[in-house]
Amino acid sequence: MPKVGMEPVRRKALVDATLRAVGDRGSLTVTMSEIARHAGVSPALAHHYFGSKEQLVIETIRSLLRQLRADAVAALKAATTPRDRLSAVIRVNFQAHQYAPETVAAWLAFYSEAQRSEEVRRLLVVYARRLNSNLLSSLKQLCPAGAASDIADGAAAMIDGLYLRQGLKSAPVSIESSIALTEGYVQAQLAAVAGSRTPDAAKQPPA
Amino acid sequence: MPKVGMEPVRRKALVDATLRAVGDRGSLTVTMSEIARHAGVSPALAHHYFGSKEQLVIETIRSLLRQLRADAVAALKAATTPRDRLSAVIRVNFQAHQYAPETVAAWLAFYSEAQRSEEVRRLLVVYARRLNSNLLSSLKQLCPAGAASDIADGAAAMIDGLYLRQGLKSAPVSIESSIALTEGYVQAQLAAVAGSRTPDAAKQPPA
DNA sequence: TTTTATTGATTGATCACTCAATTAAAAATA
DNA sequence: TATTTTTAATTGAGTGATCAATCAATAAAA
Repeated sequence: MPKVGMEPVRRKALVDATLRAVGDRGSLTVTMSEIARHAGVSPALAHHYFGSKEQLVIETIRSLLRQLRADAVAALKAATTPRDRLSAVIRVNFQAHQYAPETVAAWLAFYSEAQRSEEVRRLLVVYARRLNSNLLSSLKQLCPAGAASDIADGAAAMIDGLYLRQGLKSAPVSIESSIALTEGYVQAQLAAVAGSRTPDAAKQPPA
Repeated sequence: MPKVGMEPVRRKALVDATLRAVGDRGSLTVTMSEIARHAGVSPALAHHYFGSKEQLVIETIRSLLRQLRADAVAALKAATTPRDRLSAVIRVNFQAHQYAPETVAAWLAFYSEAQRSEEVRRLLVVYARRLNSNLLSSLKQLCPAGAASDIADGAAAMIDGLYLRQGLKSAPVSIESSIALTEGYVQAQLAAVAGSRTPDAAKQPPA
């Protein structure tokens, strides 16, 4: 059975299996055996390629982050105006595969793990900073820097909060509603800032 | 050593110890031994009074919820106008002991646990509903019901999101900033609603 | 004498992780 | 080409540690 060049295939399968398993159980208490079963290999092989469960989890988070970044880059490329880019950043976070219950559950578990693992915390901080930074770079072209910073903080918090509530599966806020709420926030904040200076500067969000 | 009437004392000590221990470790992987040590009793006694770790955790969440409700009731009693009550609801969630790093870490862990334990999920849903309901009852007196519902959803999400980010300890948003961001949100939303109907209805948030 | 509080010692289960052994492909050698 | 050697992939069968949960025993208050 040993076919050469299996390493990248197995690594990917195991990372995907980890995301699925953690998403299903909704917690990092999944066992290596369970993950390995999802990936169709023995637990020993998972250890062979990743050394430890913690490393496997970290690679899984890295993979999620890569995916999210790729999506963001693609979405930003399609947008032209700052206002469009702002909406694109918001939309990306609520894209179907990011907002799927298992993905949300996995994120939740990772946040909890961040309290114990410094490396996991670092990765989540990277995510948080990137979200802020993406929002901020567009906002700074739409309003003064001070206001832009506040609006970015608020929007980022709202996005994360909508994720959290999605994880509870009780207050079913749809993808569209989540986007609408976040858009409504930035829109009203921009209008408020513009209103206090040049009262006609408020623009409509792109349909 | 056996003094009669210890049960309520021990129960409280163990619940408090659980919150502290979970907050410290930032996860429910704390052992019963650790919790018991925090409470100054043997692990066996914790099992004696609570039967299982899960029950102890559930009682701990209930206790957090009771505390939060009591704070909310007290804050609402002091407020007179709907606008004041709205601000009071917001402020309560960021009160010092609710927003302390260990408390935030504990909430995080509970959210993660909600994916596995139906009972924990139910309790967190109670919290989420109560927050929405508290916001909504004030908002409905300040704007039309439809808008009020959206604003309540948005504010609740923002509050939860600010908690989440507090848990990462990297984007240190102070209590005051968190309150200001949430107030800024409801204020701008109310202004937007009012502006589209009676342009002078927007009010300042209470200082 | 009964009841309540309390614990040390133990048990049984669960896991992450290790390791020696196996298989077959690839590379080197004859 | 045929044969041997090396290397990569893979796993079954452990090992040791950790923990929740149990229970019988003890101590003192009622």
